Amino acid sequence: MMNLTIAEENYIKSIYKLEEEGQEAVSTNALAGELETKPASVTDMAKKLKEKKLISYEKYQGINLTPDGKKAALNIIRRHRLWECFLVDKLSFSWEEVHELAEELEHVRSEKLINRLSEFLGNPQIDPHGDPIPDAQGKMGKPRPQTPLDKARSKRLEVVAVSDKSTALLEFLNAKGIRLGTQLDVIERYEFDNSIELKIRNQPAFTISEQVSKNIMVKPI
Amino acid sequence: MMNLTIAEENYIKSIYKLEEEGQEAVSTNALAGELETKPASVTDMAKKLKEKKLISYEKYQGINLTPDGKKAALNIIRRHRLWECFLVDKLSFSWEEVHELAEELEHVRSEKLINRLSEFLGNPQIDPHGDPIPDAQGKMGKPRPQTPLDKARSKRLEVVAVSDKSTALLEFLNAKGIRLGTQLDVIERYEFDNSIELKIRNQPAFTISEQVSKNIMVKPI
DNA sequence: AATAAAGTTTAGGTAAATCTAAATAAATAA
DNA sequence: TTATTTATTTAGATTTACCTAAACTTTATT
Ligand SMILES: [Mn+2]
Ligand SMILES: [Mn+2]
Ligand SMILES: [Mn+2]
Ligand SMILES: [Mn+2]
Repeated sequence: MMNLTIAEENYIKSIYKLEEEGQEAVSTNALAGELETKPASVTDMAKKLKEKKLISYEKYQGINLTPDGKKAALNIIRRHRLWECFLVDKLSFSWEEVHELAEELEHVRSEKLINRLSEFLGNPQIDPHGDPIPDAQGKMGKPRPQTPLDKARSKRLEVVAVSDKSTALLEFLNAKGIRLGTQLDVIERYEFDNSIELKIRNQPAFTISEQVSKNIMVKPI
Repeated sequence: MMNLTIAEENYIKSIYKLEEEGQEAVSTNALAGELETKPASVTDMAKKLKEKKLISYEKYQGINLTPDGKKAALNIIRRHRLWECFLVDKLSFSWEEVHELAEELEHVRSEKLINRLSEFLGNPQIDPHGDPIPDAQGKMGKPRPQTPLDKARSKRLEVVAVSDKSTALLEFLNAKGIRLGTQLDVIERYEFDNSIELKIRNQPAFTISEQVSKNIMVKPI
């Protein structure tokens, strides 16, 4: 597996993400959106990554990671998530601050560094957003049982992850007192706009929109 | 002070280093040597850095940092040295392994990150090679009194820094048991090749070449 | 001072990663 | 099933950071 440029790593990671989100084949437009770049640039890069055998790609047919590509992706994700853990656990950053920094740190490529970092952190299994961290061999623990809050059936729930890492969402959740491990009572679901009224112990109830609730991953308790 | 590219940061840092080493004006060739690039590339970059007012430069006259350039350099050096401390103090790397990694990590630009890192490390004043770490304002503690071993006159000396950070030298010093704080007795200086015979407590004496001794910085004890 | 050597710059290119605008293909709607 | 809209690709540029080879300055040596 040869060395990738920073741009190539970012593409690989985004392709992985979009495949995870369900896209059979990742479209040029979707990838351009994810990477905040232009479709024409994506086409250029697709040719290069195909050349390097990290993706399969045929004109107009979309993109998929090859096994090598997937391995590369998991490695980058491991680095990203371990740095996020470091920033939160050791440097007291809060969860909405770390994604951008990890976006840079993830590109420092050193097996030894990342394995030492993992050990230093106590080999964490999930990152500050509840996402699982692949191990040194690229194995990622099955995502624990989790449902988006807007689809969850039970009344008592625990927050296990957030699927959107934008500062905007995470700061909103901070303001509402929602973080990993928070226990929620569903008071009411409003059919009209799919908003949900929630209650956290010792706090007044509040209502969140569907846009928010579909990004909060929960498990029943 | 606008944002610099990684290449620009590396140039600025190397110019600073060569100025420190005594070059009145840093020559194109010297800089090319330091950066392992070609003189023609240095000329190109010199024009760009002059444009950005980080260096003063006139054709054929060599390069000097402006006050802004110096400030930028000290900031990069701060990041570099703090990361080296982190790698050695927290991740148990040894001093010959950290320079290259810090060469990458130093380019993650975030005031907050670096200040938190410094705090996490207990605001260290010197890095694993004995070099002083500039503070958040770019102030660097006066280098403690130190002389290259080849010029030192006392018989009993303590190692306070190494001026060459190559793996080759640092591994050699590891092999001889020389590290920061090591106390040395000068047994003999051989005029013929300027080699020096040394003794460390509880170890057999050994001889080092001038090439080595001029890179070991010491103070009398 | 004239010549040779060393150091530096310019000219002209390449490769990566972008972009805009135009062309083409695929999907959708009339 | 044509026509329209949307998605994608190509063509042609741009910027950054390099390079080699040739030209030009500066410096050292006869
Ligand atoms: Mn990234
Ligand atoms: Mn994360
Ligand atoms: Mn560097
Ligand atoms: Mn150092």
